[in-house]
Amino acid sequence: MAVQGAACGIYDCAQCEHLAKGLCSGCVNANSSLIESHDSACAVYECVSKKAISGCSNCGETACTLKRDVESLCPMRSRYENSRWWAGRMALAMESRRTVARVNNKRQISERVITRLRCYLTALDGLAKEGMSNVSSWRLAERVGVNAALIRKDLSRFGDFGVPSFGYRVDFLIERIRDILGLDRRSKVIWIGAVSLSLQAASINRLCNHSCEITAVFDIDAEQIGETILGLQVLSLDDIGQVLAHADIHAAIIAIPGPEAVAVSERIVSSGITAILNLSGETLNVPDTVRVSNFDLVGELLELCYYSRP
Amino acid sequence: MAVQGAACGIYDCAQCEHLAKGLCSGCVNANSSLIESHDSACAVYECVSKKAISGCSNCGETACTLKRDVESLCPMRSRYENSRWWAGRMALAMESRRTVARVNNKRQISERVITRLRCYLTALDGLAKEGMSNVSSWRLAERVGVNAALIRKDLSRFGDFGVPSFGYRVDFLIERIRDILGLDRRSKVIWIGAVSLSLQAASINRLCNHSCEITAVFDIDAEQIGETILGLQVLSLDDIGQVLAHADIHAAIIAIPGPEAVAVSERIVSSGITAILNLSGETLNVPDTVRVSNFDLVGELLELCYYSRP
DNA sequence: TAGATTGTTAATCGATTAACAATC
DNA sequence: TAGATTGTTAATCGATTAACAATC
Repeated sequence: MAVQGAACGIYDCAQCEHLAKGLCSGCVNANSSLIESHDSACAVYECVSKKAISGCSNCGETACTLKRDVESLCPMRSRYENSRWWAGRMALAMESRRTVARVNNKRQISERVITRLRCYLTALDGLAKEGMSNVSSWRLAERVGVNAALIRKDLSRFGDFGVPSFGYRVDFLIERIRDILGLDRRSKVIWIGAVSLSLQAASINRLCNHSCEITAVFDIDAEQIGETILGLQVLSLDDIGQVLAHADIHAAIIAIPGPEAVAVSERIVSSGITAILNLSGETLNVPDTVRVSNFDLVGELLELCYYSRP
Repeated sequence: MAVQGAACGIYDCAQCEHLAKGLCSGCVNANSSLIESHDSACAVYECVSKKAISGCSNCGETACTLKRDVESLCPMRSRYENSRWWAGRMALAMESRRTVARVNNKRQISERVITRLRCYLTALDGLAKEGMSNVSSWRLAERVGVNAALIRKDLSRFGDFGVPSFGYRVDFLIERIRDILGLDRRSKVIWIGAVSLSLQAASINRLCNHSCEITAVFDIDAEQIGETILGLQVLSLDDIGQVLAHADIHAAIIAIPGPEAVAVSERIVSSGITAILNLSGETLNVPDTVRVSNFDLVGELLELCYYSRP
């Protein structure tokens, strides 16, 4: 730990602007609910969003600098969450991070928009199959189940795809959305969990139509390794570094059940994966730079129970 | 069709306030993009949200009444979507429907809140397993990855579960959330798609801990019927009426791929199912009174491609 | 041309967050 | 008592919708 002996305060990682909490061991009694599970010396790092004990949980950097001015402002037993001071620091840190995200482009398009775009794409594929050559925002809206104005707004963000009084050409719009989602060039993804993949054979076809391809299958179950699923040999997770080194792969599906999924996620992230679809139901612990999309079947079923009450 | 020979206008179903569009065949040329796939006589019903050709797609009622005053207001070639008049009708219809929903209780709690509650529950289960007996909103927030104020707000909606300066008792909070989600009494759900269920054995345990039980398995694949999965004999969908008649079951998981899922959903809804988790990737066509939650694996993968672009 | 439908701005709506008095 | 943390109100933020001039 770099900041040994530092006073009670709140720290920023000099490397990545990740905000961490530092608790002085002198606060043990006063602030017991925050510190009870840790017993290190004077400076215990406690990340707001992640729960790291040492160093910055975001970038792994341990040379975090203590902002000295903190000492005078932060009382020994500060009210972290609600203090104006903390709120200010928090807002500042979030703002700076947001700016970085904005510069790195992308993330400024909200996740909702991306989700809707792929829904439009699915609907348009259907329309094309039915032989429709053009469609109005209103008709597409009806099909997808959203407001027509929202569709026009979503699309106009990326260019003028429509023609007033005529609508949108179906084939052209499909082309453009595929372009936006990056489906214009072949994408490769890896699948972790052999058994679950064998089930999805039916979906894989639809996937291939969109130049998205499952390139490799991994498993942690020794019994599965070596088997062949959908024409792919199941590999050990030990081979992942090798596979990713030789190909342009950044996306993975974690489809193994249980807590092992957490370790698997850490492993694949360190091998270069930047987007994960997590079907394990576990909460993954990955850097902010990695995009995780969660689907928890059990959680969904519990929700279902709520909605099914008579 | 009940309103044969009606003029060009917009109709309400007298039965359920469902709003439908009526197009006069006289508009064919003017409004071709809207009517091209239909060739019926003067009054073609075209539901705003569903795409029904005859009768009210919401309640099946065919005795829809034409509001005669419409004739004078709606020009032969009206601008449906943007006219103030249409907007007014729409708002009115939506409002009346919303009122009904509010009276039937439930839906006033937003879906987001329900989703978060089950996330809190999962986190609390974890805390309980780790031996924590109490937790502050701040600490729980850290674990779930949301704002502490939001947790307090969500929970306070249902009662005063916390104690100032102390936080929340973990076991008590688990109890309360289970109660809110209706997990305090045994819930039964049916699963459609034998093969996919066989995969989920690992998840089913977690499910049982929450008094949610998969009671019956159905399939449309003759080869699967009669097999035994997780101790349940796979039944034909023809038996569904019989099964639902004898038990208090209102929730179903559709886990078969392909367009057959649409017909299946219509069938189970008519047998009394009111909540569906749809894993088929197809867009289901069910009344507003049925709650559908969709998960489309292929769609999620397409999104993943977007986020994985370097 | 007349009418339909777009792209876009302003208005609305709902959800999240900040702040703080009340409370243990 | 002093300090921590709740429940709740007001402020902010973002997403959706309505409206309409521009355009084909």
